[in-house]
Amino acid sequence: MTAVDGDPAASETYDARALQDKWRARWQKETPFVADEDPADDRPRSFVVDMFAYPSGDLHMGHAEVYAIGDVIARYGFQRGRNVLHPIGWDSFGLPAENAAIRNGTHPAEWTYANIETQAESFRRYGVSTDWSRRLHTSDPDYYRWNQWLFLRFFERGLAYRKNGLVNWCPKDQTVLANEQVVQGLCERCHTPVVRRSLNQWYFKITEYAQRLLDDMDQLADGWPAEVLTMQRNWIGRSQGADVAFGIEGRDEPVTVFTTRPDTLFGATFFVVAADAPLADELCTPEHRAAFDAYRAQVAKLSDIDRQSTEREKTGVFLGRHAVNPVNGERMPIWAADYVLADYGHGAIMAVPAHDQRDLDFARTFDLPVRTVVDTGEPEPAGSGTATTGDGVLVNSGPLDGLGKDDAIARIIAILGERGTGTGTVNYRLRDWLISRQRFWGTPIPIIHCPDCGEVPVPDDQLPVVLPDDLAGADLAPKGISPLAAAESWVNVDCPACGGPAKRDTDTMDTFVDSSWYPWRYCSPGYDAGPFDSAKANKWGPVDQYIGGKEHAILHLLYARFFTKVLHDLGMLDFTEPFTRLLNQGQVINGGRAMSKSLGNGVDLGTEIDSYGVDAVRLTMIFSGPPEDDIDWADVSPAASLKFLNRAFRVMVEAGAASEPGTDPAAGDLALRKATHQAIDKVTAAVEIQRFNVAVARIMELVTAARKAIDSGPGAADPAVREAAESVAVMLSLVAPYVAEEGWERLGHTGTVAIGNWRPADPALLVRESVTCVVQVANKVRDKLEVAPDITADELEALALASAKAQAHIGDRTIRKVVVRAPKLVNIVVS
RNA sequence: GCCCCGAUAUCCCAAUCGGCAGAGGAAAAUGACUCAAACUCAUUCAAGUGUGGGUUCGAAUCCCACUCGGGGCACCA
Repeated sequence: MTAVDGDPAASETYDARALQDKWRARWQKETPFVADEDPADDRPRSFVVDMFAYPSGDLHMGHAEVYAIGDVIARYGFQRGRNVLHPIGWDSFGLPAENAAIRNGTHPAEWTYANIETQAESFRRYGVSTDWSRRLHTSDPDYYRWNQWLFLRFFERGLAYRKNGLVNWCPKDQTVLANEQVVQGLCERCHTPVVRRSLNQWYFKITEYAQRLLDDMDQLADGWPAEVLTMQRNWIGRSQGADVAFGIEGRDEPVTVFTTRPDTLFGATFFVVAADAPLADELCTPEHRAAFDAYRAQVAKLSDIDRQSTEREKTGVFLGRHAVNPVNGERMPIWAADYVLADYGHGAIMAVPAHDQRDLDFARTFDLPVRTVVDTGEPEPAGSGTATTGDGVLVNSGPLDGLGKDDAIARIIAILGERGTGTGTVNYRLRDWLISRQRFWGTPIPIIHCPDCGEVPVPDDQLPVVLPDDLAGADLAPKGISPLAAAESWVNVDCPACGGPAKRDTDTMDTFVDSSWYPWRYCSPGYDAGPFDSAKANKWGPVDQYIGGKEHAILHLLYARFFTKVLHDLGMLDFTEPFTRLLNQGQVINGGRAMSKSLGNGVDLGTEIDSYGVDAVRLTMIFSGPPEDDIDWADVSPAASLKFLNRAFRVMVEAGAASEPGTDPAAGDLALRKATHQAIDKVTAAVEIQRFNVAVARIMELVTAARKAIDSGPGAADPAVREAAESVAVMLSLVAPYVAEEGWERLGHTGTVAIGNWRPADPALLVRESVTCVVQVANKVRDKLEVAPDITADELEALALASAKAQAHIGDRTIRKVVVRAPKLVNIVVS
């Protein structure tokens, strides 16, 4: 620049903290971001939800990233004049609060609500366009009451039920876990190896929805990351096959197994039952009892990680009994082994060692016969040790001989069907969702256990079942049963059915129940006739854009999808999928790893904000790259962001000082006007496809163009400079709301810049009078022509061939072909 | 072991349909301002797109194989 001498505005830098205080107070007073519930409001609606926060301490860099990204999307909606619902809430039940309470000798509510206030304060400072009137906390009785209400609706439909079985138990947290919460044999939360226990627990019957969860992914193909859909598909794990009933010697009832390869039935040479299934116990003959009991005890001691290791040698014991192959009457020894899972299929398998690697490994360990029934052209599995699992020609299989795999499967299913010993069927890897937790800080399960009446639901009008408030500190220490069991006055109640003495269920619900339906609560906060007002939920829902981390690819997102379908079936929601579009933001990493307290590589958000201001931190998050990418804090520079914001600010200040709002830009400098409209066009396109980093780059270009126009062009008073500066304020408001508001005010405007100010680019200013056309000869650029954008291919070809430079390179070679891509390129192909 | 994603300048990242590899930023260098430094401003700088093939008039972009990095799944019969 060459700072304009004597003009104080020219070198003015903004005071981030002062702007934050000033505009925050104003937004709080004027609440510009409240969604409009007026039925007459027919603007297009936009429902933008950021995954709600868990209140552990203050907001950190990870939060800063999600909310910066979510806010760009929400604010873009506001700018485009949509009726935006952008709410906030806290996922405030859960273990960390309880552990803190045990440590500090307090009630979990103290820690929870103190942290929520801290986060809410930071959140307000962060300048997110939030509708605060809809704020919710899942630990409020007003909220969890509806978890209980929904539980009872599930219970009535048989979708909530209690069963005894082997469950995942975390020895550290002293509670059971759902399948989804066990990651590679470790507790998802504390990474302790999970063990199995036999307990009577509550489940939600998500398996009943397995097929719909799979099918409805078609609706999500455009709006969800493919990766997440793949993970869910794998998790649900549909497999198609057949159930086949095997007679058991010395037992009246046959045992059914599931197989995906019924075509290999003639190759079954032995039979395996899951060692930990009751069936194994039952089938074991007295002579083999001792060996079996010893084996079963050994299996019970194994952790999940050990048990699931594929490196492990196969183990098992013979049970002394035989099964009978329904197609050829062959006797097959029955073994118990731990490579067969008790809770998948029927807990028993027919072993076909030639065509299943696990069975082959087992057969080789225990010297059991291997019979090839599908000739794939590969070496014999018995000798090679490698099972052949591909397609081939059936052999040694009676009526199936000569058929291919698919035909053989169809044929054998037909045969089994005629005999009544088998049928085609589908199995899923997905298990029912175990929701009981033996912990305090969650939603009490609204069931009363009566010695006479059994499981009796708490009547709706007695909800909520509120947590007792006299348990705190050491009372909550994990002891393997729920701390609630110790609250005698709370536990002992009259049975709602018979009036006799009864006891409350003392478990609480998995907190993923809380987060499975919260978006709908946002639509009608405070509603007291149900969890939400269906009319409102149907008006706003489904969520147009959901923003959150990939760590919930299966857990939360699968549960929320399941809940939405159940709510649909209950007639409470019109739609069947909760989130139309999903954006998984990356992580903020430092030193190669995700920032975390335990690793000590965290960068404190508050410190960064104190140093550079909210706008610069937000801009840093957005500008670092595409939103899905991780941000390595070593690669980014909030200082550089601040530098740019100051440049932008000065442009707005100088334009504001030099002209009045409402100046007609038509009289302004044409080159700058074109740059402005080009920028608007490009920024709009980039925001639409969620390339926010590119949008910022385009705003930077516009600021540079405006700077040049002021310094060495038509000057600050030119109407085009005002138009550019105003556009900067509007577009920048998505990312840096404080500077944008202040700039807008300095440009002479009253009222917020954030709402309804996005003007489309003027098409007349986007057209170019000429474009550069490259003329290639044999793929090398030899000339450039300035041509009209609407030039025809023929005209352009003629021009290119007439080019002296091109002709010089063509020389005496023959022109074989001329490729014309009007108006940008002509390639003259010569021999 | 299987599946998915990625690799562009010193670094972070751009590049409609396959059409001049570079928009933006960082770092660096030079200059202006300054007693000086910082700030600010201006200018400059660099890669032929991980490797090897293929398709094409033309490939960062499409296809195949490989290398490296990241992620997911992994006894589910």
